[in-house]
Order: sequence, then C-alpha cells, then structure tokens
Amino acid sequence: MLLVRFGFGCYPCAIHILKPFDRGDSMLDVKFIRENLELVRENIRNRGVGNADPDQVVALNTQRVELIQQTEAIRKERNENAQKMKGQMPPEERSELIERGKELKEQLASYEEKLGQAEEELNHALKNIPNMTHPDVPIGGEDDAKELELVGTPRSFEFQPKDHLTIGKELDLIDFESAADVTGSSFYYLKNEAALLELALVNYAMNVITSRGYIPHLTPDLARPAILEAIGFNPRGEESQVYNVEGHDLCLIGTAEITLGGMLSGKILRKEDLPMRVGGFSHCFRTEAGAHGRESRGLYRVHQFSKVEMFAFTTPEQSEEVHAEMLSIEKEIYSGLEIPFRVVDIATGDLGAPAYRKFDIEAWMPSRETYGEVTSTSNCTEFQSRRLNIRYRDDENQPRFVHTLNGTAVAVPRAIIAILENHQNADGSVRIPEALRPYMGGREIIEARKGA
RNA sequence: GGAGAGAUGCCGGAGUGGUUGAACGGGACGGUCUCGAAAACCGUUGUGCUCUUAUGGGUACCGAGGGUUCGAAUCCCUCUCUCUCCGCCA
Repeated sequence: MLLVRFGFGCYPCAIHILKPFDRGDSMLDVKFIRENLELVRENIRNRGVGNADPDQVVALNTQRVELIQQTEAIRKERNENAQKMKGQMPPEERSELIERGKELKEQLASYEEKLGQAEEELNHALKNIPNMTHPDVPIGGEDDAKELELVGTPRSFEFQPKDHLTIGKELDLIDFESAADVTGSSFYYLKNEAALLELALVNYAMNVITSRGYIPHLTPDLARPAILEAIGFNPRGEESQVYNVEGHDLCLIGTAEITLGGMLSGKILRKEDLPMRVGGFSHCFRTEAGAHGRESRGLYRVHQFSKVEMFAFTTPEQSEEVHAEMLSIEKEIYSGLEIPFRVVDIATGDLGAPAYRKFDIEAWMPSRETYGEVTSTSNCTEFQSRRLNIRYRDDENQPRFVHTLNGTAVAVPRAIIAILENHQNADGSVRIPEALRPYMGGREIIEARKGA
C-alpha cells in the first residue's frame, strides 16, 4: 500500500460541507464524482492514492453517455421495425423490412461493442477511486494517526519482561518449529493453555458482542473473488493479500468481513431491520505479500489466524453512531482483558480504499515497549454496499444503499501476545485475566509444566 | 462424482418466436361501504441506465453470460444455483 507523508494543513472547509449521505441522490459514483470533482481530487491527494484519476473518470463517462444515446436510438428503430412485421403483408414489403432490420442489427452490434469497451474502461478507472473521508480524520500518513484516548497504564515491571516468543517457548504454548516443517514460515501451532486461550478468547468475544445485539455467525473460510473485490480486496495478482485455491474460483478469506458483508449481497433490506448487526467467527488467511521483515517474528504477523468480527448494515444516518458503538465494544473487550491500550483515529494516507474513517485499538506490548494494533473498526459508508448491491427502502419507499461497518472483536494471536506479555510474572508464569477464566475451566494461571 | 428436474415480479404460478413489463391467484398499500372491524367492491403495487424535467419520454432487465433471428421470457450453447435419486465422505 502506498504510504505518503503529508504535512498538516487547514482542513479544506469544503470538506466540512460535504456530507455525501445527506443528499438523497448523492453517492460516490460517477455522478457524484462529476458533481464534486474538486472535492474528489482533494480527497485523493489527502489519501495519497497515486493511480486514481477522477478527471479521466468524468471524461470516460461522457464518452459512455454519448454511446448509450446512440445505441438506444438504434435499438428504438430496431424495435419499431420489428413491430411492423407482426401481421400479414405482401412478401416484397416484408423483405424490405427484413433488409432494414439486418442493417440495423449490424449497426447495433458495432455500437454495442464500442459501448462495452467504454464501460470497461470507465469501470477500471472507477475502481481506483477511494471512498470519501470523514472531515475529522487527520490528514497525513501512518505516523499522523491521532490518539483519541489512552486507557490503563503500562505496567512497570520489577523484572525484565520477556517477549511472547520466549514465554510461549518456556511454557510450551506455541510451536513455530513444527509449523515451519508442515506449512512454512509464519504458521504456528498453539498448544496447551494457548490452545485453550484461543477458544476462551473466541467465546468471550462472542458473548460480549452477542450481548450487544450482534447475531452470531460461523462463516465460510472461503469466498468467491467477486465478493472479495466488492469488499475492497484485490483477489488476484502479484500483490494480492489473499490465497487463491487452484482449480476453483475461490479464495481463502482474509477476514470474516468478506463473508459477513457478502452475505446480503443483492438484497433490499427493510428499514426497520436496520441497523442490522452481525458477528462472526472465522479463520483468516493472509499472504502478507511484501510484508517481510515488518514485525514478522512471532505471532504478530502470521498467515493464518482466528478472529471474531463485527459487521453492521445501517442507514446513512445511523452509521457514525454504530461506528462509535463498535469502538466501545472493542474497548470493553480489551478492558476486560486488563490490557492497557490506546485508541487512534487513522490518518488519510493510511486508510484503505473502502474506509471513510477508521479507529484502531493499539494494545501495549511490553517487549516492543510500544503499542501495537490489535483491533480496527471502519465505517465504509456506501463503498461496499454499492459494489455488493445491498440496499434498503427509505421513507419514500425508494431503494438506497446501506452503509456498512466492520470491527474486530478479537484477533486471537495479537490478543495472545498482549495477554502473555502484559500478564507475565517474575517466576515465568502468566496470569489469566478474570474475564477469560470462566471459559478456561476456572484456571487462573499458566505455569511451566513439571518436569519440562 | 453419476442420473434426472427446475430457476419468471413481494410470494405462488401461467406463458404457440411478433402490442408480454409480463395472464391468473395471494399478499401489501390506497379508496368505497361501516359506529368500528371483517367481508365485498374499485384502484395502486419493480429496478437500473439515459434524455428532459412540471409532467413525461427512450432503453434494458423473466438465474448469469454468449449465440441463432428482421424480432427471444420463449430456440441453441456455456456457467451458477436449487431439488430428487445413486455414489463418496467428517
């Protein structure tokens, strides 16, 4: 992903005026781009998306509209011509009409081909245009994320804290060596209490989100490339973040966001059912292409992990509120794990194309002496629903695109890192946070096995 | 994996290649009737693109994509999905 650093500047006031979801007819589509060209250009600059060209989109669209008009004029004449031939008529009159029909058919074919090409070019250009951005999002790159809140205090250790790799090895919890033989690097086995810890974290997170109104789901771990694309993933090509299954039109999912969002693809929802909150447990698979060397040791960046995810479909008016709600659930979960963390508002240059705004929770990681990302929640407004074609009927009974949001309840390996490192004791044992104990048979501590 | 059947509007369900955006039934909505309700009766009941906007017009859409034809929901091919039977499997 392209990360470009920007200096802070004044917010362009125009962006404050821009509320795409306040206008019934507006959306981040060609029409919106045409009518808000300067804002779209500015948004692209702020996000540092190099290959997005809104001017080209507008030009290609103009070309497309012309071709539509010409094509439809021919179709109209073709239909009229065919209508004339319904009843009886002298053979020579009929053959004249047939001749005319043949001419029209040829013309139409040529225009349809041109139109098809124009639409393909337009869609290609359109694909590179990112979502608009919430006016409060800080402008800048990875380091310009704005800290919104600090919860808890990093513990001061009276001994030298170990990293999770050391703890995992000493307590016989994580086995990277065997996984390297079986699957290669960046895979792992969880053993003993770590295996139970995963199940406990999943159950804990599922219970929290269920109590907050999220309907629990266990989702498929594979999905069609078209769904991945609609969610905003790039399923094919060198830089793809996901695995493809050879011989099948399927990818291993990078997150349950894909399967939860895709679940209602093509549907028109009832307004009274919104916001619709769904939660899901799935495995997540990531190639981590191009990520070698970046925090690649241990559980921080792995090819497969388990995750409990939240997803919501809302009206445009509800999405910001639900976004705040997701963040509050994430905070509840990490507070329950008794881990110090901070909340950051991700800057423009670090947002993925679908996100209108994104909040991350970063947990304190003693071995790195810094905070590391453990959850992420994004408001994608209409970006995904437009591609997935998920709508609802508004008060005028008109179909409108829903807003979609997603948030991590628990990404298991990173939670395990935080637990092992923050709750380690001088004697090498690890305290299990109270919130997880009911899911671990009441167990309170992880200790070295006797004779090990 | 093998054999067969199917996919039409909110739902059910018709549909000889030429006024079929789509019969008929149900539901929903509006109205008449009623003190009120039910029943009955009358009416309304899609989406995208596009032009023009007061209204309105054009075009496309009968699982998806191709093809045949002057003309396709209707004929042909491919794909997807659903159902039944057999096989296999946790």
